[in-house]
Amino acid sequence: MSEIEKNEAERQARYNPAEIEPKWQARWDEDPALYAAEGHDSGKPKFYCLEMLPYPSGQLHMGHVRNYAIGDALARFMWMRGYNVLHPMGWDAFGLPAENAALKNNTPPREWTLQNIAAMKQQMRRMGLSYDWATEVTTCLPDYYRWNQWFFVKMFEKGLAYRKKSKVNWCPDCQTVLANEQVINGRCWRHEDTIVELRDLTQWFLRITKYADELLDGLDKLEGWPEKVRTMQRNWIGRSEGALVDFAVEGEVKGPDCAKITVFTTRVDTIYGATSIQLAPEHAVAKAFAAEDPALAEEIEALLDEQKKARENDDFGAIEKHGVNTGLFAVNPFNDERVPIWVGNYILADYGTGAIMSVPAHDERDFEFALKYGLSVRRVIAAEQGEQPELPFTAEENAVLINSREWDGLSCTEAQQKMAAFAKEKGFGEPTVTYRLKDWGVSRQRYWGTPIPMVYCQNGHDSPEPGKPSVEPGGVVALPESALPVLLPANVEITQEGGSPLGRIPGFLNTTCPVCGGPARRETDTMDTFVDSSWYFYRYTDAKDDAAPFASDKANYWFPIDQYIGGVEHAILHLIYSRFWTKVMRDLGMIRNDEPAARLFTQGMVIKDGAKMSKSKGNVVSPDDMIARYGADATRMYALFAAPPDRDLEWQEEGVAGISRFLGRVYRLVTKYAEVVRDGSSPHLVSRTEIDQALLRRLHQTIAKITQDFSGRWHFNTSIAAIMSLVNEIVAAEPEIDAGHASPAAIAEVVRTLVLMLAPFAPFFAAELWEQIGGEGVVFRTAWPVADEELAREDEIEIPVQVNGKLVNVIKVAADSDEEAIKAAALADEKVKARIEGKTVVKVIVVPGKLVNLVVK
RNA sequence: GCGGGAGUGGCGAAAUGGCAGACGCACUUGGUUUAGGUCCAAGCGGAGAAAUCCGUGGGGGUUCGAGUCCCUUCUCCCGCACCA
Repeated sequence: MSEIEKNEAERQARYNPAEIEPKWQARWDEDPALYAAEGHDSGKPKFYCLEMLPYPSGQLHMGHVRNYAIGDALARFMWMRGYNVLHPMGWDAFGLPAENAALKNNTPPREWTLQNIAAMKQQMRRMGLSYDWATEVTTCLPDYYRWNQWFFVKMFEKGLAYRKKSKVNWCPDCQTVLANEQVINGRCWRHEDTIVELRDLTQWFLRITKYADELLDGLDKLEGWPEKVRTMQRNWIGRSEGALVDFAVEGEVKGPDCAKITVFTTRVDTIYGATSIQLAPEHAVAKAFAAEDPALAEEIEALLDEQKKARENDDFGAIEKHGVNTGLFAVNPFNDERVPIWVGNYILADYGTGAIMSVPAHDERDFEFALKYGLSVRRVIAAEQGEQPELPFTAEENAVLINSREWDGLSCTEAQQKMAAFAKEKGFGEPTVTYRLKDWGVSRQRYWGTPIPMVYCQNGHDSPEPGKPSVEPGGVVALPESALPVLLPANVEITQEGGSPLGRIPGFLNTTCPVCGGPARRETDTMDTFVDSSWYFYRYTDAKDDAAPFASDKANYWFPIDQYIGGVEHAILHLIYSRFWTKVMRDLGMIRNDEPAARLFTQGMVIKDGAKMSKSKGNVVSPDDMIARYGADATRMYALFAAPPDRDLEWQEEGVAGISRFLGRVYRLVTKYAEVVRDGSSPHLVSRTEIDQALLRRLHQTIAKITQDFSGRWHFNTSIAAIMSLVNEIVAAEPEIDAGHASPAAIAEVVRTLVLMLAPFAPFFAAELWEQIGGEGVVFRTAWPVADEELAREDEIEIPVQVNGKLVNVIKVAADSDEEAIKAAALADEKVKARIEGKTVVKVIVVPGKLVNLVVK
């Protein structure tokens, strides 16, 4: 062979992802049916594999790469296992960044967003992800958001969407309202440094609280969800059973809301020990008192400031308790006792009723407060037996009431029920359940979102349907389906002015009432973008439907999602809203499932130098760079290899290089034997050589290992390690193989199966090699190999021998040796003999196939 | 404070109660090439010349046998938090 020929041969034998990957990408792009799901009648079991749809920022980051590498490996594996797989992708395309970009670059949000989508889609193709682009969903397009409007009207009709004036969270940077879920420690979820203000606005709300109990109880059944997510949702819903009790305010009544103070308590059994009332600084009664007493007003204002500051600094848990005595009294309805009314900086207006009864003897916080201000402490609960514990005594179990007149002797739990019922009977209270979960405020004073499909009829008119109330002038009228979609106007100037941008467009704002035809104004707020992502995965099942959000039979076939994969940062917002939406759709008769996803997987973060990648830390690794340097296959495979998918992953570029080297070795190996594989027409071996057996044994052990990893723990790091070990073994056997000691059929089976096993992890690579070895059809539609136990079995195994639990030697025995044979072999071993010499063997433990332990004295 | 997770080589990590450190990275030595982010071989927890001993955050326990189970304690990460 000439030098030139040799170099050419070497060049061809070398793995070159820059050549292979674009070639296959182009071929796949030409075949849109490649990753298409089949219908209900495919006769195959279905598998809905879903990764969370991204916001189209324009750039994939490593977190995306990891998320999609996991989902893609699973989808491809399930295809190879013969499932009918739905593996879609879409774009969470409405939202604030598009408006910010519009301000900055003077690009219309729509244009900016669609450009970003195109760029990211190209990146996804470049990564070789197996999405069915025919079912692509883009939430900012009318064919999607019209169904948001449709749902909104349905919810309005069901009383699940309603308007109310309320204090809402206002982010001065976003210039819009935030849902409670978007406020983190008093700050905007998008602007960590921006303190959220409270404003009084009339807003649209979705009645998620109607489903609070079902959302809570359903968590117990979501066994395929991480405990962490379930716990977070439980905390978020924050169900708390207790009672409301009215304390009459003594003396002159100063306002409509001031005749009584309603407290919420979970311990109504301790009410005889209440020695003060504590109000939140923003409580209506506190405000009324303050209105008549400037000095008091000032003190209350100071308390409120302390509270606000503490919440802003994420320090409310450690706030130093302060209070001010209003000098007024309220009356405990159980014993007619007068108790002083205080205002406390540690009482929150937005939980319960914003007022509590303070029972110092049986609540640590009240105890601390009472001690500080010299309020009296009265014990009303005693331990059932034994010594009386020191105050504050907060136990509910094995405790009984004392100093509580006719309630004395009752257990706490019993008293709680009976006393709440009594309060209700007497009309001064009732049992109640409080939730931390609030109704979902969905109005946004933004442009780039779904227009809320409501109008306000200027004139008012009678009800179109008998029995329903007439519409007052300015009243709300829902648009009929025929009037949908309400299109988001194009060419809207984005400014930093407050208020809804749509309100500044007369052509949008002014319309006619669909009922009376009179003049009307449109709602100019748009919907929270979490509406879009609450049901998008149903749309994938019927993405082109223009008569309904989706056809029920299609959704019922595919749902629930078999595996949902995404970041834990969506544990509350997206995952609670979409559970809510699912329940609403079920109650609308559209679907049968109660929950959207049977299994949820939350992958760990991708970190660099020990910290989450972020621009500010300057530790961002760009997927494009990695792909340019090492190829998409190596990049993806590293993301799966470096750590189990549920753990955080430290990105080390050297590791990607290592995977690239590994793929290079496999490439050389497979191409070297490609001809043997192509010619290896007979898969059945007549007789196996020793080397055949060794290779096939390791091969089938590897198949078993990977198959198990896919169905169980998803520890792809060990799957890939197993493939590496297999490859190492083949490389080590190369001299023997090349010396003719292996049969072509065995080589063919090993090489062919190796390529198949790499298909879920490195699809371009596998497709290329599959072609080179003459594989038929598409590699990731080829049946996944089945491990042959017989072939995988070892005939000789190594057994560690311990003496008193310490390793002494490793002996080789036939794999099918029985206990006696292993024991004899162990006792016959020279090293073992030396160790037990002069001692008595008290006990011999033989675990066949595992070890021998000799207990000696 | 409550809930969840994690502590194992220089690093990422592996180990149904059964040989701790598979696999990879980095590193060391040698070799082939030498245009090399190439390839190959050997080594790589600590102590020791070796036999051997020690070693999975600390302390106890269960067991023939514990990284793994139980108790206790410390540290780190994540979520929730005077929620009445």
